[in-house]
Amino acid sequence: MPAQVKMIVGAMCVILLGLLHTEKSRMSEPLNDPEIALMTEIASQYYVEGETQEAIAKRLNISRIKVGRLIKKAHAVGIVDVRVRHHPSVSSDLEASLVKRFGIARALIAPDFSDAQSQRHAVAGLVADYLTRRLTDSKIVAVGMGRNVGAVAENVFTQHTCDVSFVSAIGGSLRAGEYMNPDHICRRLAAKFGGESETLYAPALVQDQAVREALQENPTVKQTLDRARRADLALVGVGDMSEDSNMVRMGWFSPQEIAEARLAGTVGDVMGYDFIDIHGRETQAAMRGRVIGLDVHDLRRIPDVVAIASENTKASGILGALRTGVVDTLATSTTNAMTVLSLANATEG
Amino acid sequence: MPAQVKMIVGAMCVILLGLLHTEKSRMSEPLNDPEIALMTEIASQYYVEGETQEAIAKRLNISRIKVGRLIKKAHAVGIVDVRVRHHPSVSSDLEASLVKRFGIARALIAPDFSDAQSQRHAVAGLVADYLTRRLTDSKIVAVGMGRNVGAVAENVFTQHTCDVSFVSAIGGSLRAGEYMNPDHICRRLAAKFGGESETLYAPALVQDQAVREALQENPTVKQTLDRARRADLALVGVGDMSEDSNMVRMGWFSPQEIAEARLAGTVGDVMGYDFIDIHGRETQAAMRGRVIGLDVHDLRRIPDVVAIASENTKASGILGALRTGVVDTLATSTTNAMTVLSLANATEG
DNA sequence: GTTAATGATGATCATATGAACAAGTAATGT
DNA sequence: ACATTACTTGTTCATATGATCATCATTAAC
Repeated sequence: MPAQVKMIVGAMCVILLGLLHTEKSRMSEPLNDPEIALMTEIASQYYVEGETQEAIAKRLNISRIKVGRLIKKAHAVGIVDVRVRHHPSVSSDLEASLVKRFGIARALIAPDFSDAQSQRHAVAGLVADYLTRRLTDSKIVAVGMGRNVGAVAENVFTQHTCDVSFVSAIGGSLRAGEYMNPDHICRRLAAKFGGESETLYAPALVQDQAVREALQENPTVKQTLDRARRADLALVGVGDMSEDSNMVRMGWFSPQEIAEARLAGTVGDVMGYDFIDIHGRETQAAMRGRVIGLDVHDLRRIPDVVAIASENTKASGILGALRTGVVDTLATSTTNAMTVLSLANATEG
Repeated sequence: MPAQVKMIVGAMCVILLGLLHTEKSRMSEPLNDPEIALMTEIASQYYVEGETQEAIAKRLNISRIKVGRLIKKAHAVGIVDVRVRHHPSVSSDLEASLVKRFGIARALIAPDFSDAQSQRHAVAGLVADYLTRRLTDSKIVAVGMGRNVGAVAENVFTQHTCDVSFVSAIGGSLRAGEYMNPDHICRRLAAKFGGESETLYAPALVQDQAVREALQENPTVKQTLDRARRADLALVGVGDMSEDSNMVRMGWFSPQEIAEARLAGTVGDVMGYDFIDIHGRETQAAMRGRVIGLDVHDLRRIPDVVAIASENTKASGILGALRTGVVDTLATSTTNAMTVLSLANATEG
């Protein structure tokens, strides 16, 4: 191993330690059984029976304020789940159009929201439900990065635990933080579904191709990547080329570079880095050969690639992603779905 | 057909019309798409984002009170679900004891509640979850009557619809009302799970054995009963012999008769009518041969009979039911489970 | 033992929310 | 056309609830 690469790998270790360090912040608390029972009883009376906190407090001989606090805690530990789902009988024809037009396996379409955050949760909720009924023991799920993928874990509501492996499909980035880094998403998913998670111990982006090759030969990295390649299902985000895109927030691109890429015909990215134009063709990009993670070629061999895109800036990116042929399941909003369909007609050929 | 039986069957028709009549009260409202979208958006912002109703109202330019009403309506139509579930790591050893002691397939144990209503919901919630992960397309579920079975439908939270047939396993009773009659329970279950429901067009209890035989030969009745006999899973309640038991409320027994039956060693009933003593043996009862529905013999051939009993007056009834050998899955409370285990030791032999 | 620190508890108050009522509006029957 | 009914919308007010702060207990550190 050349000395230069050695040094760089040394630097990587510091980054990895940084990543590992953030883990401990979300430890599971001890929580004794009687308190759980109390919270369950209170929550049940409050939410299911519709009792007032005061009445519950009186019955159980505790202060009203304590009842309120226990209800709050019940939320925090997951005893109480409030879920907003979408009335059936919505947007099923739109889903059928997308399936037919792009030859994908299925589409999950959430209703429109005026608020971006709500929109993300709505789309993520659909994906979470899809996972709930799709996952069974010993399946492997490859997990990408980004806000949209991260939101999926927050919207999982199932009691049925099964033994699924969630494997990071791309390395980490300090800028992404707990919410968007694939290893943290994996951990949250595993906590909800009951399986195990596997971190890809590598940075998402490295300096040059030499470092990438060195890392890919590393047994730890190689093993996780190979595991991810054998996944039954992959969760990937679709990125856009706006000035506040994920790429810019990650520090991987300056706003100027994004603008240049956009002018050169790039409309979006898949999994956080595979750049594509509106016809689904890969475009040249400064990150080429420097990313540690699954590429389009790997994704194509995964039986069910779920592409998630909630923001309405992403219509052209979604179209490009669909045309690459890697997407099996598309999860997005009603507006995006309609825009993509009309865009597709406009840019035919 | 003898003239006497004919007359009685004529009377039945009036009863059936009465049963049918109650159906229309719970019609599904029309609900236009934009309102659904609005409710979904509002509910999402309120519950998922934690926004205040006032803030949402301001953003969407509608009155605060309207936001409140739409949230309420979102609850009513099922866009918002609040579920209280039980923290994992509770009562699993108790379940194992029951399985081992009585040779049943599994037990579902809910934590204790001081309030009977909450207790029922907790137990029903476990059964609902069990159904959610057990039911698949083209399965048949035989459905009994009673509050405990009825509460199951209220606690189903799933988006995944599948094609299940819910078949009434016993006739109806006017006194039972919408909540407890098997056909209504079937309909509610089918609405939640997405399958179809089938009513047993007969009263639960008839005057004498002759009428019963006449009805059982009726093709409509026979077909439904045969369908129920082929069920993959059955939901049955376990009744107790207290003075305000289901039997009394149904008007099938006077409190005196119940007291006599109790003195004679009857500890409970299965499915609303098969009377048993604490050793699981059938006891003589005034209803013998007059009930239209599956009997213990039929239940024994159903692969998964789920017995549901939440009230803590039912411990001895549960023990009797377990000892009949028809139960495959027992759903009850922690206290009941413990009582049943100690009772079993006390009445061994 | 003393002291700081952390966490739990309860009182007070501002705010969020739902219920009851009133006014307006559309649909329906006469 | 008019009255009637059913239904929706907004106002007012009582109540339910969460935030803030002070107090108290418990633990940890010295």
